[in-house]
Amino acid sequence: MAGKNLVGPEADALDLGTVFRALADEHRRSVMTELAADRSDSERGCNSFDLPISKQTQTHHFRVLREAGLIDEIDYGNRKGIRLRRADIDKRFPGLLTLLGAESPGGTAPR
Amino acid sequence: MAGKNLVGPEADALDLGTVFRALADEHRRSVMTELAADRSDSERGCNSFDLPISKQTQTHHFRVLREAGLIDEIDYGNRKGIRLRRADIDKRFPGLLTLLGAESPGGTAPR
DNA sequence: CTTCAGGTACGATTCAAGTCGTACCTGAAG
DNA sequence: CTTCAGGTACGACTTGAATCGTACCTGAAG
Repeated sequence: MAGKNLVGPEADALDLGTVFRALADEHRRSVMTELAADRSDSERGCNSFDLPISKQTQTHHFRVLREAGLIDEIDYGNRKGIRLRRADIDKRFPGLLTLLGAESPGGTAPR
Repeated sequence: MAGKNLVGPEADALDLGTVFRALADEHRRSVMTELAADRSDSERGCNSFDLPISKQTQTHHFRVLREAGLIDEIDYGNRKGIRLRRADIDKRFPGLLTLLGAESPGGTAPR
């Protein structure tokens, strides 16, 4: 029940290259955009993001995000929780999360 | 003498995924960091960045940066000029260039 | 003209990353 | 106990990206 928090890098150890590489993928960026949009920063389930990829690949992506220091993964054994590390990101790279909200140019153009 | 400006995307067409992918590479990011640090935004030569890679690879990297909309390349035939598209970047992704200056964590810790 | 340095074009190589198939683990619910 | 859904581990495949070798182009300087 107590769920172990899987380990990620310290806030000061976040690397910009690793972060950019993590955010370069469309799927991972969509996850981060959703997380950044929710100001309450509540814990979410892995499958609450509608990712059009297999669960093995989802596992891979969430691991990349965690190892980049962008999210926390809480392991409950047979299920997993995801939480945005907003404070750490804002401390290390202020403005990054805001940037994720600027996806659409004018506001409507899809591409 | 007049140097043609090689074509890149419009300011509104800058794509965050493309930009992050461009900035994920250490060499390209070092170029962008240098450019962002120079507030005068003067035109620079390609070899003014001390990149430890062959010239063919440099050509490749500068092309990626241009196609991402981050720099302008001015072709003089036998030499090339590089200029940061600061205004367009600031307009489309405000805070991004500032982020590039936050490379070192505390100020000294290398990792 | 020739020479030379800066750049590009094309292809080959190498390596990292995204993806999924198969098998297995974990905890909750019957 | 068994069943089942969520997740992981490992391996294989595939694609894209970084790199460089060779050859060629361009403009300036002799």
